[in-house]
Amino acid sequence: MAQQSEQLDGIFQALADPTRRAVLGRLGRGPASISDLAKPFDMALPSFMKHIHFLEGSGLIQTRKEGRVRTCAIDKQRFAAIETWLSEQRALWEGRTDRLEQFVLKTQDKETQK
Amino acid sequence: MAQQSEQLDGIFQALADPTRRAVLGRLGRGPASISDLAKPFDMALPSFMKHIHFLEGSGLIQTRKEGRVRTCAIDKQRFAAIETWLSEQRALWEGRTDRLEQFVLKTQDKETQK
DNA sequence: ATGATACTTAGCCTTATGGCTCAGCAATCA
DNA sequence: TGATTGCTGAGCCATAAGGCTAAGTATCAT
Repeated sequence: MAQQSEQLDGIFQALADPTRRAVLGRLGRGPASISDLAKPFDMALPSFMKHIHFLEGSGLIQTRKEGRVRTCAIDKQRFAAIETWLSEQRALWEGRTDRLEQFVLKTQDKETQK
Repeated sequence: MAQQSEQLDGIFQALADPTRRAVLGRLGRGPASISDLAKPFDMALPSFMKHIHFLEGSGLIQTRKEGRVRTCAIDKQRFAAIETWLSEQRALWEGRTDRLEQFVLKTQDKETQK
């Protein structure tokens, strides 16, 4: 449970950056090398590498070096953790009145007063 | 598109913190005041407030002040953005060989050499 | 054997994050 | 009216994030 939470920390943090999401988008179409992945981004390679390391640390991708080329690929299993969390969250909503809070928030026309 | 990306930045960043995920878990069971929400956490109120503001900024919750009490509630719609992104990501995987990358990564027993 | 390629390491810089305290301020309660 | 409750604002602090450059190492090609 606790370790699951830390895992989610890393996963969501990894997803919170547009560069990293774009990398995942590219890897969704198949494995690629670091330099191939880096090409679309106007960023120094070491900066880009930090994103790769972050993604690998979160478990969302795996990498493997062969010769001088490091190949990256998505680890689909890790995405299941996101789905699980979302399901748990949604499970809470269901079987609940569900009219109340929309009412609570909408009646006073968005007047989020100080 | 671009603004969607920034929206996702905020949403995922908001989810990347255990306190904030716990707050969402609590709010999943229904609206609550700031001080009720803060009770379980061993944290000064202003610190806790930052999390609430972050959540509100991301759109995952909405708040409304009545008298001296501010009530918070989940905005379920925002969660759809996460599902959408996940679906898009999964759409990329599907209709693809799908054996290749697992092979690429698993053959060399995890020897992620330097 | 040289040179180019593909990372990798180290370190610097700026901004953001997540915690704190101390001091308000407005709404209720006694 | 005075005290308590429930936030709110300002500002400090330490660490992490995300960018950079410069220099290094290991392959691979010639």
